[in-house]
Amino acid sequence: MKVSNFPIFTQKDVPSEAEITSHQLMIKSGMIRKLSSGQYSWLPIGLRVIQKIEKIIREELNNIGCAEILMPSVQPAELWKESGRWDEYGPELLRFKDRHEREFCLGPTFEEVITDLIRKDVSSYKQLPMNLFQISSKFRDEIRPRFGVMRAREFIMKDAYSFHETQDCLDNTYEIYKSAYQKIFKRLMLDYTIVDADSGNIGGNESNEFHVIAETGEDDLLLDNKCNGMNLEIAKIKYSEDSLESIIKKTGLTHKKGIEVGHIFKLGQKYSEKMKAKITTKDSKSINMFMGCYGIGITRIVAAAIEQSHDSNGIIWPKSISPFEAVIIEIDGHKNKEVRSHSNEVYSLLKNSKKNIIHDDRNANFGNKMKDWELIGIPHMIIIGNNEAKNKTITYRARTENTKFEIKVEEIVSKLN
RNA sequence: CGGGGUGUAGCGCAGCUUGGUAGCGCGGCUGGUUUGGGACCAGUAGGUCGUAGGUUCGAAUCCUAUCACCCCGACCA
Repeated sequence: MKVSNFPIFTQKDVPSEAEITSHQLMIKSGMIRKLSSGQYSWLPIGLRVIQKIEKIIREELNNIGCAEILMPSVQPAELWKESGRWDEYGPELLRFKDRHEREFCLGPTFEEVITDLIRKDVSSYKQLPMNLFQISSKFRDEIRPRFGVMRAREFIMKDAYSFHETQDCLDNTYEIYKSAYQKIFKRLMLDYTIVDADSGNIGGNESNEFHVIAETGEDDLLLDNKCNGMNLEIAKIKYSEDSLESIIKKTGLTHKKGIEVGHIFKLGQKYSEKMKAKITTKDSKSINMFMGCYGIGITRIVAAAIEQSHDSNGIIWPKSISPFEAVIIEIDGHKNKEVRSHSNEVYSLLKNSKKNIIHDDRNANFGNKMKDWELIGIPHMIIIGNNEAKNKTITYRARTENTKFEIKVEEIVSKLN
């Protein structure tokens, strides 16, 4: 990619409404723009980060035998009335009517739709277990959207669902997802912790949350010295205390703030009972399927990763989700033919080595370009000016270090690995 | 929904108390000199002051209503 064809939208000042670092940096670095409260457009740089995260999630879910599907966000009220959640879910469910006065909602989660899908096509234990996931926009009419994409009214979530003949099978699968999630968050290079959680609105009997520990997190966690623990709701019940302070006093657990980026649930038969999702077992009995569901907040991960990794110059992307692996910053390339052709050669070389590269071919000051790419947070910077063009070298600088050094062109590829 | 706050150029803000020609910085555009860490000079465009009503000879400024946005809380992934 060249900046001439891949617009970047960095800006110096940031709207005063952006309070937390990740929100400010996402606006400054040109990842997002606000449409209205809790709703954001994703610009090229931001969308690439989302796509990197999605790729990792897809790979790890495919690895555990989970197949991708896509379901409609507009969902008929009948399904939600069948599950009982049309009334239970409350005002957070964004509802509307079509021209025929039929009631619909925009899906905040997809248990109803997928249960309906599966009950129509699955009728035998031989078809189970079955694992399906989708990546799509979810809608929640939040009381108070805040912190940019951290708590948005429209956001991208991965939701997976599993279907089983027995509780045992669900239990096994739940553990498989749990370890797949650990692989995913490790590859995303997030500093996370797993806690016991309340299953809330989704329902079921066992659940775990995956949190990125961050000051700006909205959730209260209680952790032991091995970082195992639970969220506040569970702790209140478990220790029969009603305040954070009294629980800390009673248990000696450490209080941390967390950003919830993943949540897995054992739903059991909650939905299959209400929605009559039945299969026939080996001995010809008709039973309700056992279900699990597994979510990851993709757009929230973007913000959480920034909260966790930045400095005064901007974002520092983990290599695995950086929008580009490296940036070629050319100096004076629009005027100096040698510089332009040398940077084009380096660009082709890296492209042929399957590297994701952005080539900054703008007519702009060196300082401007450096500031932009430090703000955007690309891990590797390759500087090409008159000297490098003459010597057939490049000057390398890592995002996290202040020193630059000149290296031969042949050394670049290994430098980036 | 309760409490607090803000709406003036793309962004950051001043002007409002005490009504009388709508300003500053950054950014944009044109021309030129620059380009190895957010350059400089000259010129230029851009605002029905959130919206509607009222008071007044006259409203960004005073009054009323309304909308949007932000923060704290309740709630929630």
